[in-house]
Amino acid sequence: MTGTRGKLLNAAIATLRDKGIAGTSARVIATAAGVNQALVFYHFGSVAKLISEACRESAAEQVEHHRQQFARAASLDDLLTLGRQLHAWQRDAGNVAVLAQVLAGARSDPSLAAAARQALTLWISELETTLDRLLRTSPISEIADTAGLARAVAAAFVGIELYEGADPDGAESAFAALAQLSALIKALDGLGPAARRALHNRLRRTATARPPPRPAS
Amino acid sequence: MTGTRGKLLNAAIATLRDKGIAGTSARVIATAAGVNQALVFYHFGSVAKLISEACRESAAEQVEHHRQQFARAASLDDLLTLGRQLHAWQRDAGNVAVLAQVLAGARSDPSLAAAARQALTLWISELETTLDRLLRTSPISEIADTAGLARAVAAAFVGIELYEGADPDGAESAFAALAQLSALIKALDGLGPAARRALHNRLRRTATARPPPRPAS
DNA sequence: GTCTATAGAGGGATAGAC
DNA sequence: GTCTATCCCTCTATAGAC
Repeated sequence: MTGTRGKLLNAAIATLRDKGIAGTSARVIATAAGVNQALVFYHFGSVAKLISEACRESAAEQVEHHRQQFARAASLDDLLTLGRQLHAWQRDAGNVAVLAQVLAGARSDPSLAAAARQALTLWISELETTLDRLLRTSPISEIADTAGLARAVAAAFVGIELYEGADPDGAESAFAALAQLSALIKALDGLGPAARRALHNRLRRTATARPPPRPAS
Repeated sequence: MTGTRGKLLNAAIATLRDKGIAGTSARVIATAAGVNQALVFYHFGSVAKLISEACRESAAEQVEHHRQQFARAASLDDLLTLGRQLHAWQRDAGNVAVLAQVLAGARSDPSLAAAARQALTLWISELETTLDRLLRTSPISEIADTAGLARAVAAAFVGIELYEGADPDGAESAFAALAQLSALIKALDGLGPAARRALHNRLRRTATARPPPRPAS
């Protein structure tokens, strides 16, 4: 944390978050870390390797840091509230914004793609575990594929963090709308037995497998 | 379309989509367009201006191209199917992946932020119009803020397109999960009057305004 | 409008002194 | 481990011939 290696990792995170993948270079990172530029290559071999390691390590650290909060979530509503807290927290500690930048850089560097995949997997598996637990008692569990759902939620979160960089107000209103929507889930869970049975029946009737869609002309 | 200007705009889109913002430069774009590098500056003044214009123009063109499909959507289920078609279509024509890259570049260049905001606004307003129309008859309309919801959906789509670049299979499963979830919406709309009334009552009870969340420690 | 040539800055990466 | 110095490349942007 305090060594040169740690300083570079921290500076890489801060630089990616603040200047984006396009503004991140060995010189910029080293300046932010207050160390010599050549040390990037001594400690990590290349800029891409430094970024990859910073991305993975930061994700591991933050997922670990929030694990208890994931475990404490007792409803989808709680999970969405946790999402909003995470969003506010990310403004400063921002691993997800970093993830978005590394994901963007993945197009020009396959090694970044691997790092982003690994970092995202940490968030996704935490989400999947939580969703599995929370959806057991919900009518949604009849149709939900939690593995895919966890990926969709994680990707959506990344998208919103990216959106935040260009339009903070818009991102805020997006989150607010999702929070409202969580009331629907809450209402579903609080449904009486009769209405629940009716919903169950409708779900059985409509939730049939559909063939994969074809591209528009 | 066929002139040098048009070739550069097309090449800028293709380069952003294939190599990302980090791999996009005047030289790379000009090579892809088959024209001289200096022409980037003659026609657009700077690389950022070329990217901005390409991003805006491509969004306008594609939103226009899909407008009829948005208008034809008769249910949220249709809208989600349209989303999957759009996703498949984007693999080749990819304005949304470009949007993600410009959004990523926004951190290092404010002019890119403005371009991304404008391009996103086109998608968002189309989505908002459609959501407004579709949600009128759904129980969801009681709690939904379509303006925020449209932004959330657009940002989520951007996130998934970005995710697609690093893990195509994961992105596919995310979409599949959302498609399953649309069955829930379908079921909600098909609910009988009694169950619908029960849901309505639960919604009125749970959908109270909550104070904004505070960051986690 | 398009080309060549080039200035000038910044980038990745390495050699070698300390 | 850290520093200076440097090589060589790519980048943006411009000047000037055609």
